[in-house]
Amino acid sequence: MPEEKDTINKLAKAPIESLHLDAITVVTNLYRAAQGLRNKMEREVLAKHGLSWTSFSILYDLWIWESVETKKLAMSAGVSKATISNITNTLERKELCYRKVDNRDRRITCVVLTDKGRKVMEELYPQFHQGEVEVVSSLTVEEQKVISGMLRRVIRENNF
Amino acid sequence: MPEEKDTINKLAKAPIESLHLDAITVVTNLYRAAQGLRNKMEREVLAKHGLSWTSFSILYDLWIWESVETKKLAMSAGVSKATISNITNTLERKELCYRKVDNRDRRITCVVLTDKGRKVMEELYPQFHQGEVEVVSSLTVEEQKVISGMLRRVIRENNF
DNA sequence: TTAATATCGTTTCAACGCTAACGATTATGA
DNA sequence: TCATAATCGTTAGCGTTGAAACGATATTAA
Repeated sequence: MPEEKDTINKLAKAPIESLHLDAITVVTNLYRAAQGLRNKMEREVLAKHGLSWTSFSILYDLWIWESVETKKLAMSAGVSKATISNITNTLERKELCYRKVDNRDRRITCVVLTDKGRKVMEELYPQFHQGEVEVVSSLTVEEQKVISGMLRRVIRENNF
Repeated sequence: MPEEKDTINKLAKAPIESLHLDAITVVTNLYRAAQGLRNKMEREVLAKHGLSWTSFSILYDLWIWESVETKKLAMSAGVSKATISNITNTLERKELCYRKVDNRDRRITCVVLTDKGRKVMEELYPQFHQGEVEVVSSLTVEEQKVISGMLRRVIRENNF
């Protein structure tokens, strides 16, 4: 990313009172770290099963909760329900999950993990976790607690 | 996201020595914050011009550097060169930038901002910056410096 | 010089991801 | 009851995304 100083010059013509350079730096580094994290995981762990980050996060939810409504999957993954519908189709094609219509409210569709899906998770999760550890290994455990606390506040305050 | 305790139960059958719960929390919160950040910006600022986060980050680079090689755009945005090629097509269609083949090395293509593209940036950047400020407003400036420092170390250590 | 190699950007193809529109189902209220 | 509204998941249409294959250009080595 360019230097903040360059941005200041460009803003001569833009109607802005003042630049909050620290906010810019947080946002820039936050997104870059997350992007790198996702790319690393997809390349080093998930690619061998042709799974995207979002696909994996859905499988993870199903692994933990057994059966999850489409809408809750969307909220958990932070994507639209249309995306969940598409990804569920892909995962169904791979026989990693299946749909199940709710009997009480037939508008609701639940997604359920198959045995094959469970096996994939039991193979993949330890490797995924190893990647998580590696990514944050430059931070002490104490620092990890601090950064998690701050991120959690950002998430909460913005309803993310 | 589910509780860490649930994950521990699931891992009974998985060959893993120990769970680093703090690492899990960092990664989970990091990605969720970034995801929420992107969604918020695309919805509240970029949608009115039909721009994605990546499109905007490319326009930003062009705004600062006037002319940038395709490869450098890919590295800066953290996406593949194929993606840059596609997005450049879209931006060209909107007349926000144009391609320019390098004379010295005709394999290299530079992308250049148009006047129209510059006007869009001068309108959009202040609003984007306002969003940045809002997103991190729950952190003090001192905390912003701390979290940026930690994120920067993560980025550096992983070559993100 | 010429052949082999490397680098660059684009294309191809499949999947991801959004908004908006839609059909089906349920809830509400006159 | 029956019409209206609200909610759910899917579909349509378009742009984004990456791996791999490709063509064009430049570099290297013999």
